[in-house]
Amino acid sequence: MSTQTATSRRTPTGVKSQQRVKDILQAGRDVFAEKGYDAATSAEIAQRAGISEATVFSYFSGKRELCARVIADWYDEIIDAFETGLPRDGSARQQFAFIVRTHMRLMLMNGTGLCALVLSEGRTKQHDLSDTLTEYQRRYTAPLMDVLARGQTLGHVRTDMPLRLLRSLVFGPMEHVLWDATLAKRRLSQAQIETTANELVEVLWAALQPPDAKLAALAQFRQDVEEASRRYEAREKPTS
Amino acid sequence: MSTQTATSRRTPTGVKSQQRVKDILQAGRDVFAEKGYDAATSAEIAQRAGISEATVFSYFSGKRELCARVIADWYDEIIDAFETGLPRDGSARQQFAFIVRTHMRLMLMNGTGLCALVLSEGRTKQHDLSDTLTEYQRRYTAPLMDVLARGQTLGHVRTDMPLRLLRSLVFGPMEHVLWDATLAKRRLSQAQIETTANELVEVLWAALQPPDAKLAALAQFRQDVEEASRRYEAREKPTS
Amino acid sequence: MSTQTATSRRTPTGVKSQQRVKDILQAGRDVFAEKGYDAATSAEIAQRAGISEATVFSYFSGKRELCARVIADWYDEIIDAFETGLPRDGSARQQFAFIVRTHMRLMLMNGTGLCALVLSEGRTKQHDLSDTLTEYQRRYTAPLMDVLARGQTLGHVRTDMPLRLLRSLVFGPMEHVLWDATLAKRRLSQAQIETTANELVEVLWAALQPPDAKLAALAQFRQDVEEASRRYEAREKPTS
Amino acid sequence: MSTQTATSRRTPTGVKSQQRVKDILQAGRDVFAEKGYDAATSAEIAQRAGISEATVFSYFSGKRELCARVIADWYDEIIDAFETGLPRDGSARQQFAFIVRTHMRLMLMNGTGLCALVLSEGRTKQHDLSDTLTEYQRRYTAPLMDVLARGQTLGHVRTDMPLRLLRSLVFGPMEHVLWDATLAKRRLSQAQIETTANELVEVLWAALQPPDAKLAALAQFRQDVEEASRRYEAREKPTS
DNA sequence: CATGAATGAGACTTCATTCAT
DNA sequence: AATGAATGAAGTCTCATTCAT
Repeated sequence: MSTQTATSRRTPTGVKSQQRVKDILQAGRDVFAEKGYDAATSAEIAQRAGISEATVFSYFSGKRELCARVIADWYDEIIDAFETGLPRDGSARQQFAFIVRTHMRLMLMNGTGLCALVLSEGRTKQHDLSDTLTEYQRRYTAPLMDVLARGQTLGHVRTDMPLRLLRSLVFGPMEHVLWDATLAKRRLSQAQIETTANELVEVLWAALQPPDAKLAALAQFRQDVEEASRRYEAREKPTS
Repeated sequence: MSTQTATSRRTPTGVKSQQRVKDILQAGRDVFAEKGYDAATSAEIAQRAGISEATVFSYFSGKRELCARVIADWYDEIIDAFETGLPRDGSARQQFAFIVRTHMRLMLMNGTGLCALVLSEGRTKQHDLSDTLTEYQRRYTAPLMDVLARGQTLGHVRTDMPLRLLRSLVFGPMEHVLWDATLAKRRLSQAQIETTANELVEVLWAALQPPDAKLAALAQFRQDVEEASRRYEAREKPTS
Repeated sequence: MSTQTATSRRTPTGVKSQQRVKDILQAGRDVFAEKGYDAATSAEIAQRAGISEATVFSYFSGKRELCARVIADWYDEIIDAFETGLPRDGSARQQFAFIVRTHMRLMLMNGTGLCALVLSEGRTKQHDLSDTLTEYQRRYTAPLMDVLARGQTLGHVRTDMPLRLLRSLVFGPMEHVLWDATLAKRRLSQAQIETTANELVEVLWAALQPPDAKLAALAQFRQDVEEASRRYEAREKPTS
Repeated sequence: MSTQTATSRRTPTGVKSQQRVKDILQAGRDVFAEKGYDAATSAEIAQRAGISEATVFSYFSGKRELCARVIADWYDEIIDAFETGLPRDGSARQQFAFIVRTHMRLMLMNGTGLCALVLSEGRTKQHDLSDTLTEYQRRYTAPLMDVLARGQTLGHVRTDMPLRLLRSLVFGPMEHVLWDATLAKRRLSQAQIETTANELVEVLWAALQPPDAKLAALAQFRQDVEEASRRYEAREKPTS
């Protein structure tokens, strides 16, 4: 699932090498998550991977690329989780709920630091790496976009707002909740995550629906009754 | 409104100096916004302010303090805008709308980079500066929290969710929209901002309301009709 | 008594100005003594003198010259104390005792820091200032040298060692004792100083005396007696 | 004998590296000795060692540590010379002479600047490095202190003065002589050193002895003889 | 005169990155 | 293929000193 992007002059390709790459990526993920991009040092990453600094640079052309790969891998995981686990036959709401819950779960799984890394460094910074990541970003939001788009087609999701805004409506609160947790250094328990995820699902799904879903049904009923009432009156007093 | 924190050995205090301070803060705001905290250099800030590096350090005790002041000033602006302009006599919805619109407007005014600065650097890092800024953060979210809290008391805002989550529900999408714009390097026009803000107000306010406002009325009607129906049937087929 | 050395471009010469100079010198003495040459800053000296940094430089052409003047003034004091108080009619030992005691007393008077300044900075450093101070050093050791030289002439002081070495024999222990105190941060009481000074006088004066003044005479006598004794025995018992 | 203290992030430890360490230490020793701690720059030390500044910092965590090591190594040398060469079976005077001679010799070996470095920087300042060096200082004076203490026990050294003062009595003149030479920029020849050392030994040892050991005995003898003489005369010429 | 203000020059230190072994 | 070692480039910060007002 991971994409082999630009590599260094002489990227080893042996069998063990793949393990090396994994080690480095794991170490990189840890350190970047803990310290952020700038504060992370290639020295520490190498040390945690149990190899020399020079070796890191023989597998990755630089700190930046390594970081990009770390983020990309993280995206891969989450994208994979989406594409694998999405209940294709479920209702729109079920799919939506799956996405939100999965998102929250994964975001917090690898420590909130990684989340911050993706959120901050993966965005703001000199988009040397962001270029590569744009596509990931698209694929990462795709499942939600699909659900929303299909929901709109089927009338379950409101169409009076740009899709882009609906996307922000969903991702925004999720990320905000996560940062709240990160900042406060509150370690969310599994249960808390689930609870919050469910609350988010409920409030967000409601917000996504056409402004009058149930309302429309009832309104329809009311309308029907009223019409019936009118027809009756029409027959009752044909001569008036 | 701004807080005079610890300054360097020889902080000039003359009349013209205030202009210098402003210049430096502006330059700092620009550079920090463009590059982020780490990538910003005191050299560039000095250059943009048209002064020597040493002068910067004679007005601010260091890079960190300068950044803290930049962020603090930004908070000051927005907090001031809130506290000054909030329609105290308006309805909860009007106040809510004011907050969202003001927020969006100011966020985008100083270039989207500043927004990113506050969002990223002002939060994540163990930056000692975040200490100073915690209070700002509180004051900055206070107006919204007040509106929400009062709304809950008066029954306009749902009480079945934690306030904290409602806060994320509001700030999350706003920030996400802004980042969307930042990332895409789309410069939002004034009109676009307003439009988006209005859309956000509508969808968010709806999401904040108790799950059944209008719905309740119609549901009542339907219930009445149904009851009438039942009563009729009771009379029609008394023996069954 | 103080010598007007090189001054800045425009050295004020008014009446008040002399007070200014005194203030600055006092402040300089304090700060240099407390921090040592390098750690002392012109800013702090100016602040303690209650004037602006620039003013310091209008009275002294630079940090180095100021320091030289501080040291020179200190020398002036001690030299003055010697030249004024030396008991001209006293015995060599009395004069010697006066010099040692005065030295110790003055060294510790202005805090041990000044002593360290003179001892360290006044010596080692780029002898830009040391040039000026060489003459002071000479005058400062002159009283002792005189006493020693006269002592030698009169036979009270040993002549079998270079004068230079005797000088070191006297000044060395004094300075060492002072540094011991400085290092250990032991604040010597007035009484302790006197006691130590007296001890030094005793041991040093003894060391300065001809190695065998009285001793040689006695030894000669003993030898003579013994020889006489032997001769007598030789005559008494010629057959043995 | 040298202590491996905290080193930088990546301190090379290879075989050749030890030569590098030596080079740097030598360069550091030279520069610190020439300029003193503050005036010495890492740039110059690097240059003299023929390496880049960064390399210096990869072997030593900072200027301070380097200086501490330089001084520590110097102490190691001298302490080692003491502990190795001290004639354990020699008389107190012989041991004393060895200490003085060795001291003088080593002090002047590495240029007198180093001596000044140890004397000035290694002492005065609140340099954190002085912490590490206190123990060295103790070990460095230990041999002399031992000789003095044992001398006191055996009656060869006077007990009417504090040991501390006797220590100053010995070290003081040695250091003073050295500084004299340093200041005057007189390069002492090997022969001069030996001569001066011998002179110091003689005068100091005499000063250390009980004030009247031989003298008292001789004086007593003379007194006895004189009394006998008087008694005789009294009997011989009773009528005169 | 005195000084507020500005700054040039440089110090120490850090790291990503390279290269010979 | 791996790495020990070296370093160029850069960054933050300090301070003695100058100059216009």
